[in-house]
Amino acid sequence: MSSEFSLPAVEVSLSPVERFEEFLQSRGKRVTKPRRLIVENIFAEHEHFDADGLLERLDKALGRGQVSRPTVYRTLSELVDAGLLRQMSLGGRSVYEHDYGYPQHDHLYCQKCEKLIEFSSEEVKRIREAVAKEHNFRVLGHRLIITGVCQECSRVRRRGSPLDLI
Amino acid sequence: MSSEFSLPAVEVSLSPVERFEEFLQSRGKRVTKPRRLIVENIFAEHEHFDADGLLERLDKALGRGQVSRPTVYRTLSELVDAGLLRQMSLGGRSVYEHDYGYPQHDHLYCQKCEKLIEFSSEEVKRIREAVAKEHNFRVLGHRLIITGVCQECSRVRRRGSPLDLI
DNA sequence: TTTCATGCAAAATGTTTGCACACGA
DNA sequence: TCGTGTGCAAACATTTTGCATGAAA
Repeated sequence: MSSEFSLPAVEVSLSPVERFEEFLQSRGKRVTKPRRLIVENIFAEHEHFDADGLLERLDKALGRGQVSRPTVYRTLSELVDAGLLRQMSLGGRSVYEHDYGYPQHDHLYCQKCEKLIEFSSEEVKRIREAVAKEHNFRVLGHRLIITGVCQECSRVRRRGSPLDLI
Repeated sequence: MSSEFSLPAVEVSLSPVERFEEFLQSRGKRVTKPRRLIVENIFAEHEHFDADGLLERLDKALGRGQVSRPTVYRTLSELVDAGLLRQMSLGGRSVYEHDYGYPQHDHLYCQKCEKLIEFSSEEVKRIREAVAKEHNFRVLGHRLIITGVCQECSRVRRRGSPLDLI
């Protein structure tokens, strides 16, 4: 996996929880149990997830009803504001991934198994700048998703799964 | 506007309506009034739109209740299947654009005015292939959206508009 | 002890579906 | 005629909101 497109680590001095507490304090918001539980759970593992999956994991890890659905949504949006999570729209719903401690990257999206594979390419950044300059556009970010079928799914007999939104 | 990133035209022998009728027939589906009205309306103007906006335009152009909301959704999805429209997920809803008669391209998305600016770059295709090869991924398509603020909106005093989903 | 956060229930949004009737081939 | 398409209303999935209560600071 070490190649032109692999992902280097990023050094961070604070843990995600610490970073989030800093953010909350800087905004006069409170460090509460639900918020802590959510961040801890999210950053225990580096993977993509949605609100529903997160709630499920919380229920399983802590017992049902420890954190409510609205609080999950509210906290996710705070984590995006805080720069801890990146949000993208996939198949009609929001999907989140770690931003804090991980480098900018893009995705291969398998339409069969819905897996997201990360890659990073310097070229994308160059294109971004060139195009933006061309249009006098002030760039804030970008999202590149290459859709198709991953190696594993290519081997398997195709089951009729519907094409998801990109 | 003619530059490395401008969009050349694409030659097509059939009109969108004709192309859609061909598609419908090839699937044993019927050419109905609502379907014709929808395609005609959509291809009367080259711009990005969502289901709601389309319904509104239909209501205005034809009088209320000529085409129902479910039919709009059903027909949009057929047009995507037929390759006449491209669908993308933006700000939590589906946004459509012409695919038939227009070249593959990507977008600059202004977070302030929500405008989509098209551009095309050969480099993106090259990156696509290189990354896919690297991961033994079979590419079916891609979507690149560069977010930021467009020229016009950069000039204007910023009003506090929320960041939309990308 | 004063906010702010939470949970609940309900609402809002965008999209899909079941069904009886209408209509194209 | 036959089978597909349509509109309507209702269901759905996801996300957001109003409000009374609970808990940080």
